[in-house]
Amino acid sequence: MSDSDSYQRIYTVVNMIPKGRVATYGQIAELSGLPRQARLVGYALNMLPKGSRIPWHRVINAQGKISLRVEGEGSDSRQARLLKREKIRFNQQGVVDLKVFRWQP
DNA sequence: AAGTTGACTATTT
DNA sequence: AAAATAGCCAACT
Repeated sequence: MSDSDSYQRIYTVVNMIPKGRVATYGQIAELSGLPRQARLVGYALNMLPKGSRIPWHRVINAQGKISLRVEGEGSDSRQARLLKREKIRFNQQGVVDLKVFRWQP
């Protein structure tokens, strides 16, 4: 298999995340057959085109926080808005409760 | 071609 | 609890 197949698998797995749920990079990596390669997942999402239908916003880090740096505002990011739209709740620290919202296949 | 960087995570200070 | 360390690998310089 070629290297780009791994990326394709990552996209497929991300696409499977149900609405209202989130997954961590490590989780996606493992489900994609790439254990221990969470960074590649982030990297794959980073190269994603703007109009992509991949729900990249449902992927967050293992701490339940958003990995992208703030886009200019001090208290909100694009991803946070999208997640709120999906009924995902943040706690006071801006952290998602993974025990509740983590996607469990 | 070799070194740096980054949408990560688990472990150790 | 927060910060540093180590492991991982593709893209970029």
